[in-house]
Formats: sequence, structure tokens, C-alpha cells
Amino acid sequence: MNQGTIAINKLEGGLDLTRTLESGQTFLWNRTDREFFSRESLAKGEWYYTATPGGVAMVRTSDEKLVWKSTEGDGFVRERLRLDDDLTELEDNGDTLLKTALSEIDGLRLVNDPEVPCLVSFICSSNMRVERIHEMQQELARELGGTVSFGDYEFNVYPTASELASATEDQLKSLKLGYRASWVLETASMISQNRLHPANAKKIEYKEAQQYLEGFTGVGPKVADCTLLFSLGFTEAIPLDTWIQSAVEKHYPACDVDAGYDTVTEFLREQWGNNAGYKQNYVFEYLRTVEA
DNA sequence: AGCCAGGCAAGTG
DNA sequence: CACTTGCATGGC
Repeated sequence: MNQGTIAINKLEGGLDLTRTLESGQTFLWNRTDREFFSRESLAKGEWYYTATPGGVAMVRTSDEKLVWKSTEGDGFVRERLRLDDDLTELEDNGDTLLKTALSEIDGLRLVNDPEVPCLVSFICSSNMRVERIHEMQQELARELGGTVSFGDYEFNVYPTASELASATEDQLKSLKLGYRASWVLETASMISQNRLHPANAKKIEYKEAQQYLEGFTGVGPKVADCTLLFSLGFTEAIPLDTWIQSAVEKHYPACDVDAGYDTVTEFLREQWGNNAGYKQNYVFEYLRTVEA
């Protein structure tokens, strides 16, 4: 086990662990003290943790430091939490909603989730509430993944594509995946048979990458954008969900919310400028925790 | 009871 | 191509 500390005041723009991990951008982290989305501070000595085929990590903040333990090195933690991003570079471009979101919320970082778990978890997100999407991923890990001993803890590891593909549809339906069960199975099969892999989308341009991801079953433009933004580093991808759509209706009368996914997201990209997807994350968090 | 939840696929016109 | 409908499940 590797461990260390990272000074939060040396991170440009700081770090709010709760906002970063409980905002709904990732469903692959858990906490040792209580259920997720309580949005309460960690109890003393407790941790946020993630266990995926790529590695295990635990983090908490203490005295302006990020304390971490991992099966991997400190670079793993820095990557997963995007600690090298400079949040002070996120400018508001004079946009009122964005300006408010950026001023109300500090230290929110995009996550960098592993490709396959990210893709699968957002396939599960279709027509589903944030809290339940997270529960579904915990169920998948408990039922289909392995376990790993880590310090005083034993964690369920999120399943690999092969482990997911070897499940039966009835098994997935018993985990309450509903009609998403067949989508997860088909996508997992495509990956484990090396037909497609979400990591392949890293090398190509944004629009092309979005189309590539839509080749997976259960993946449309929104789920593709989530994977591009929360796993593959495309900070221009703007997941257009029900929250952002409502915000467009309320705050951007100039934009016709019924004009279609591509048109609306393109409007927001122009409106918000560089790293529009990163800014979307701030708006999403603002809508859910401040304005709501 | 009925509507909604980080949408998508399949079916029409 | 644009538009409509069905979809499992659970909370309110």
C-alpha cells in the first residue's frame, strides 16, 4: 500500500472533496461512514474510497491536506481527482448563470473515472435518479466484481467488462437494472470481445469521439458526453440532461430548448467558452444544491 | 393514482 | 431526417 499527503493550498483553486465526489458526476466512489449523497462531512477517521480494476484509492481531508492511500502511486490519485487542473482559469465570459455558479462553488473538480466503469454506470443512468444510479453500481460490484483487502477494509471491486458480459440478463434484472440490463450486457460483450473500446475515443476529435461512443448499445449523445467529460478528458463535452435543459429554459430565452441535443449543446459551448463542459459541472452542482 | 428520474432504441411519417 | 412511443423501477 502506498500513502501520502498533498497540500490543498498548493492546488490551484483548492479542493472540495464532498462536492467533487457527491455531485453526481461519478458513481464509482463510496464512503466508509454512511450512504452516499448525504453531502455531510466525513466523520473523523473515515474515508472516501474507490475500487475498480485499475486500482484502489482512499482519500480524506485533514488540516488543509489531502490524505491518500492507494494500491497505485500518488499520480493515480492526482489523475482520478484531476488535482493538476487550475480552477482559477475557469472564466465566466460575462454569463450571469455561470458567473453565479462559479462564485458560489469552490474547489469542485472534474473526476477522471476509468473508461469502462464510467461508460457502464452512465448507461445505467437512463431515466434514473442520481442516488439510485449509485446504488446500482454498488450492487454490480457486490454481485459481479471481486473483492480486495485494503488496510482494515475489504472492498467490492467494480466488475470488468468480461465479468459483466458473463452475467445473465435475469441476474442484472434482479439488481434492479430494469430495461438497462440488456444494454449493459451488450456493451460489456462488445468491449470484452474487442469489438469497440471506449478508450479508443481518446485519440480522436470531440464530435467523432461522441459518435464512436454512440456505437455502444444504450449510449446516445448524453451518455456519450458524460463518458467524454468524466473519463476521457474532453472538457468541451456538455451532457445535456433534464437539469441543464430546465436551466436553458429559465436562463437562456434566446435558445430554443426543443431545437435538439446538438443545437442546444452547441449554443452552450459558445455561451460558456473554453472548457464549457468543466463549467457545465459547476452549473449542474449549483442548480442541484444552491438554486434548487 | 400519476408523474418524474443525469435517455435511448425502435417504430412511424 | 424529425418526431413519437415504450420502457423497469422506486420515490414522492
